[in-house]
Amino acid sequence: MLDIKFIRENKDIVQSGAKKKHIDIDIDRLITLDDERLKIMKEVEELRSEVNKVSNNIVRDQDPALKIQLIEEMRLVKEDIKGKEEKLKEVMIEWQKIMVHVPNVPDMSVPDGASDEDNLEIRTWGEKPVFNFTPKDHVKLLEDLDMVDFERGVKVSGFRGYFMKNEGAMLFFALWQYFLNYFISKGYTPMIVPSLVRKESLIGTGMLPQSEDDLYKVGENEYLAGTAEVATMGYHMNEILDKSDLPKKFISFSPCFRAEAGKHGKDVKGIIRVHEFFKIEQVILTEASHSESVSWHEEITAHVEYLMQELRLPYHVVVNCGGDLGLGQVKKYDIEAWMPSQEKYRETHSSSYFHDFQTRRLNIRYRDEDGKLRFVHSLNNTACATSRLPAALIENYQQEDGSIKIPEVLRPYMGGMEFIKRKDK
RNA sequence: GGAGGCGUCGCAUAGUGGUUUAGUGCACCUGUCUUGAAAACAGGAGUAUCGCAAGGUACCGUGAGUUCGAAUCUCACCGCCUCCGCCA
Repeated sequence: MLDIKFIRENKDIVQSGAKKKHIDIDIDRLITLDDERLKIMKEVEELRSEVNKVSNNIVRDQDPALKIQLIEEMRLVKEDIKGKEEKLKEVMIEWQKIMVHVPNVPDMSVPDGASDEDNLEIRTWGEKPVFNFTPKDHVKLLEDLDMVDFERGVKVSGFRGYFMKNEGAMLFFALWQYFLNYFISKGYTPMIVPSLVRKESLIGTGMLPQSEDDLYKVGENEYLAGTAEVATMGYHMNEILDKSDLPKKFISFSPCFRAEAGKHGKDVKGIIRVHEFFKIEQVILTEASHSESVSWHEEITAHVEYLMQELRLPYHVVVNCGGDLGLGQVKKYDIEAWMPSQEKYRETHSSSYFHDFQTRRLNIRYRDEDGKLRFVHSLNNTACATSRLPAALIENYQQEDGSIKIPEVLRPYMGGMEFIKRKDK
């Protein structure tokens, strides 16, 4: 949510920002509605003021005839108020509807473009592996080494269902533990957060109303969140934080659910695109300053790059174009790991900042040095998405004999194991 | 699943239709006094929104409603507590 005052004062910036994001929104219509809102509100408040005054007089005045007359007069004023309130309600419905769709303004440095194809590569790291044999894809690797069971996954869970098993399951646990330990050592607060969340946090993070189709709805007001960001951001909803407690750095674990509606043809095999996976997510709340946001954005991105480097996983970083930004995002980097079987980079991490777009909706504030209440700034980045990260990992680490080498840094979490090998039956 | 109770300004409490613009205590801030502090005394202090301002309006868990007037009455929802049942 943007501040309506900001929108009024920066109409052109907001309108052209929306255009850059390829979002169709009529700011002029919004401002016309807002004029109407202010006008009716003023009228209603003046009438109410009169009613309040006269009501006090009714008590004090002892003359019964006058009392009856005043009550009758107020009855009429009340009718007037009611009519105006009806009208205000109508205006507010449309006003709200447009307001929740007004996108945050993208940063100057965000490139133009319509989709992920227009994202710009800003750096690459690592040597892409060269195989002197035909590399398998992660599906074949997992199946051959009995690390996954897709057939029973579908039997039990439905389309895109899967069981991780044996070293497949162990690899997930190892990654979680390794990533978690790193972030804890950097002062992050580890949390296990709900996946089952109410509407407020989803609206607050900007997932609703536009992405309803991507979510599983499980009750009147409850949904399954697609990321731990939702509950983590909801954690401080409607709170006033101490400035001395900022920045808040969370490293949150949760199961994640994605309906993936309309994507039936994409990535049908394997664990790249699934309905249910697990994610460790970085969430930062910091004071309301653009430069703070920018420097934290670089930092949460750097953490992940460091870990990818420790895992010796080739990757590149792209800056997302306007059309590939979410409603609330000011700027986003995707970190994409090299997938040998597809001979391209695939997104494993997504790092973005929002300024106060989310916290205005969630009402998360702090008191600055002048005693003024301000909305904090929020950022988030994936730390470790299992299943995408292990999929990239095993493809890059596969050996000619069909085994998978385990990255050195993960071995302590895999009982010292060096290779995942086919079991003799 | 059933029955009952509760939700008031940071905390604790008062308030069951009209001098309540919500009282009091603790905590907080500013003075006075003091070498300094404590104590005492005096004063102040919430949030949102409209307005250049004076000031207005709204906010007693949330949302609707009754009324000239609602913290107070009605309905729905959310949350907490107690007991019973169920499960472990």
